[in-house]
Amino acid sequence: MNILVVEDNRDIAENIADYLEPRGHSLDFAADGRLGLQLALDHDFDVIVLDLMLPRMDGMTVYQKLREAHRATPVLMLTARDQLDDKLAGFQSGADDYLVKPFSVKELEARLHALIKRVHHFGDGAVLQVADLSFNQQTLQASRAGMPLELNPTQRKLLELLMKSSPAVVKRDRLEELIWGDLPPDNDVLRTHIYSLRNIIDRSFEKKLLHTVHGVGYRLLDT
Amino acid sequence: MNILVVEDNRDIAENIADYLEPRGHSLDFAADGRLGLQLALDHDFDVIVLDLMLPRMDGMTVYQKLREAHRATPVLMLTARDQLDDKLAGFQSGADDYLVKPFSVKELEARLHALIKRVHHFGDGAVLQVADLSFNQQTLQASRAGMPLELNPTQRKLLELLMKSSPAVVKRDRLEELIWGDLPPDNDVLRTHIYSLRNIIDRSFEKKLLHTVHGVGYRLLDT
DNA sequence: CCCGATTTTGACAACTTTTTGGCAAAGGGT
DNA sequence: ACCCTTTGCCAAAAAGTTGTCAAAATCGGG
Repeated sequence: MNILVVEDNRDIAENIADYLEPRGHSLDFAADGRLGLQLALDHDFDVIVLDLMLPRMDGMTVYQKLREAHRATPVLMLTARDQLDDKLAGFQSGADDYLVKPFSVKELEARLHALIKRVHHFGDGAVLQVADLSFNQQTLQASRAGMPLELNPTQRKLLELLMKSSPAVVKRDRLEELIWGDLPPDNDVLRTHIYSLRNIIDRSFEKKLLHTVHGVGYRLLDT
Repeated sequence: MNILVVEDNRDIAENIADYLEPRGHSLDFAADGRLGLQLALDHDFDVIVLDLMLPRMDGMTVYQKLREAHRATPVLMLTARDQLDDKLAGFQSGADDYLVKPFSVKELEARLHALIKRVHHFGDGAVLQVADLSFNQQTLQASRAGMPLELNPTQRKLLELLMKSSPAVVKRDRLEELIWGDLPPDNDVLRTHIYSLRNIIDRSFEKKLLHTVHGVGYRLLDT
């Protein structure tokens, strides 16, 4: 799975890498909070391992900003025993977890699995809604104003991410990563896909939902 | 719904009662593990809330004994942050879930609902039904519109999962894992099995039930 | 070890999805 | 207002998936 590790202590980071990478996980690292937040926002990790005490921006702030940006990526917070209580106050949200240093990497992995599983089970039972557009993540059926819409896999992925992120703008890079992983095609195919998605969800409706933010990306919202 | 709460801390138990009882649920309490197991075995609760640390028999043991007795009652385990670890290792299986203390009763209720819903969906509720197609999990007999259908083991497994999941889409990987574990064959045999299953359940009927979701998997439903 | 049942292989056609490429239009900085 | 970049648009080509079926391999019970 895809893991982001935000940790300034090189030893700990290496320790994690040494255990997790051979086990088939793909890791990214950030040595300070600012960079960590950046990466978390630009990519879609399965889970984020976040140290509480970090240079440039502390873990709790990173966490809050991530949530303010409507990102539901599950977070495993790392803390020292003596900074436990108050710091973690705002952290009671359902899906996340924390781990007290020092910890065993084996335990870390177990927790990560549990976290991801939880999100899987509980996170996407839902139906996404934006204005009169809805998307059922179980049946993969989309509809607008009651009319069912036919989507192909690419259109589905795009719509899903746009709806999850709404009303935030989703950068083009992020959409490209969503569809092609980290080797995007050299010409700008995304445009064609957005075009076709638009035809499906907006063409026959007065009110347009999918808007372009020039030079940045796209966003889905009413108005 | 019928809930058994196994919890030695009187405050927590009361807290749960105060929230859940006015909301129409019927609760039973056990203040230690031994009694909890007893009650769990003697009655049919919809769900069991089980503290991990208990007098007379710890929660994990209660859980295991319950399963040894072939009881499938879903369990929501309560744990303190610092006893999360491997304790929960054997517990990550299937239907159950856990909640970390302290928790909000509101979240507790949400989890309980989700748990029950899942079990309902997936439990061995004797006879599965989708439109006029039915499958008896006891006798392994399938029939459509009263006509009995002959299935071989593979077809049976596929049909069962598809029916349990209906109307959700079941991804190909999931079906492959169902039949071959985690070493799927290199060529696409699944296609052939679906083809043959289709011949059995849909061939001689006007209304087709088994639909392909291109690039994703299959789904079983009316319309 | 043989037989019938089950599962896999392989090949082709039918069908869907994705990419390509190019021109027109719109956006935005100066 | 100008120029350069980004975006909308579309149809045709390319790539990928799925349906189909018969024949071959494998399995399992007698």
